[in-house]
Amino acid sequence: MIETTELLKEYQLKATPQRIKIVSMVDEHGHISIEDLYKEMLQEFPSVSLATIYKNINQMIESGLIQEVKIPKTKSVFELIKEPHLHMVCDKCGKIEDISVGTDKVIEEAQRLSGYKIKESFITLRGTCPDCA
Amino acid sequence: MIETTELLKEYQLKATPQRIKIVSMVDEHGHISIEDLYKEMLQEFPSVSLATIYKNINQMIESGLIQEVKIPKTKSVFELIKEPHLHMVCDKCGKIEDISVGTDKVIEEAQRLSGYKIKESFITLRGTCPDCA
DNA sequence: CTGACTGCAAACGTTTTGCACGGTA
DNA sequence: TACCGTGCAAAACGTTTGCAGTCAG
Repeated sequence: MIETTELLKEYQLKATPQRIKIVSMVDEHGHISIEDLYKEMLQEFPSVSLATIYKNINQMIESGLIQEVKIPKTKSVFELIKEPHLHMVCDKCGKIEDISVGTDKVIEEAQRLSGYKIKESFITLRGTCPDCA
Repeated sequence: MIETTELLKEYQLKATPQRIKIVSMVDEHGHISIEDLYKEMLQEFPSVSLATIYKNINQMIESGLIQEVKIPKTKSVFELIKEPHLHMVCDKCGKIEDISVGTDKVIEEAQRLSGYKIKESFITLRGTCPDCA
């Protein structure tokens, strides 16, 4: 709770109750869609507006606190920006997990083949999770 | 240059002039957005409708002829489905290139760490292309 | 010839905007 | 207190749908 408030301040965002709730929900869920954010938010703030959610999400993206994750064939979700990681998506239950895997070899190879100077990588893997297998 | 008419028939799609144009534009551009597709299409078919483009793109996706590529911070583009490959996006000029890089090591490692049975991978790398460097 | 495709217009869902009020620093 | 953020309503988008006329097979 105090942690979330600090986090918002670090990113120069006023710590309003709505923002605190948004950030802690993104943190707790790991990945969350606008729709789910709104639904869950309504329980605590029955008159919260979707406009407020969109405005805040966009501000948080601009400040570099969160980012949008675009996943093939599904709606976008948002996550806190942290260490680089990959996304694993379960094709049965739809759950999304982060994992850390070394990708240097692939990136070096891509750099060599393409001549690009690579700065960022976005990797999503789709398959079946252990629970659904 | 591909045999667009043949390709459409292979995927059980009637070869209308509009569809032929759509497929050849996707092929020529490699990656193209709905908006660009529509703009360029208007030159040859001044009364083409956006609805026609959407309907056809969706049908082509269902038939497995093309797929949507979602790229962070930009609008989606569409491409013909072919060999697995990665996408390189230039952060200066925005151009998108395909490259083939072995990703087995990363996928194996991800599989081992997560316990997922991985079926597909989507990789986008962002950096500066040789022309813009 | 017949079902599928096109273009138009309307409907829809999602995201953004403008404004008056209310709350944070 | 001075802003900035919120909620509401309306507007702006992007995409989908229904329908009547047209065309590919």
